[in-house]
Amino acid sequence: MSTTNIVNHHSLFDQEQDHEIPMQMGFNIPFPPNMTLPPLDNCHHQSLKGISAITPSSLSPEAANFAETLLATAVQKTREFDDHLTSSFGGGGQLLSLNRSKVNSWAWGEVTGSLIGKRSSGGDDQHHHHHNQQLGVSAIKMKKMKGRRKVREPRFCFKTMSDVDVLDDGYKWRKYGQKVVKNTQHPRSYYRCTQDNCRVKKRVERLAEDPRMVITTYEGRHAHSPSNELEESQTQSELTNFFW
DNA sequence: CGATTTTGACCTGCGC
DNA sequence: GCGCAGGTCAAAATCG
Repeated sequence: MSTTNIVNHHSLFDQEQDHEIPMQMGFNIPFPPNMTLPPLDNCHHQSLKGISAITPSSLSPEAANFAETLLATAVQKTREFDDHLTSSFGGGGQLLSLNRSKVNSWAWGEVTGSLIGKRSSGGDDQHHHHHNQQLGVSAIKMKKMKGRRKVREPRFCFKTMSDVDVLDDGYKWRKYGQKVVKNTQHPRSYYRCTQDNCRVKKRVERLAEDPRMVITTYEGRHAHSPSNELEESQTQSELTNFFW
């Protein structure tokens, strides 16, 4: 059975006083047919230390789209979960976002998932695909801090074998920077969601060890639906609508 | 002509 | 404090 690991650079912590609280957060994501996930694979790219990645084994656009959708969904679910947490613990307006922070001093949450064979319970036949597999994502561990609380926007990264750098995930992005990173031949590109008031960012780069692999990192959560649904291909549309 | 990309400057954190 | 590395800004260039 395949397993995959999505990495969730989740909300944080508190440097001084934090205690770890095991949390449960589960959700299932329809799994496209003809696509399998390879064994858990850790990403050792230096700039992504401590981050695991999901690695679709297929090179198909469907797989790439799925990967993006999966991650986006994970981000959303995680955020919802976090929001719930926040209100539950009476955080009030104590949350703030940090654009810059020392990555290493943060405690990353983790979301792990496993493939579970499961037949889609009929009914939903608007999809010509029959999602007979689902990716179950559950068991999140995170650290909660007491007192002043800082929360970093949820971040996810994954790598995909793809010829195109920017995978179409249904959202519109505007490039705002490009940087050559040390020890790599391929530059890293920075994108921001074009939607007003949406601060979601996305980083795309190629893995130095294997240029065929594209590493996509999302940061933040969209507070809106994909804006270009009308232009999406049918497959994407179906996938997207299913998720959102 | 508005939207997006390009690209060097600028900013900030971190290690020495 | 200094310099490096990564992230962002923004003016100019380019695109559609």
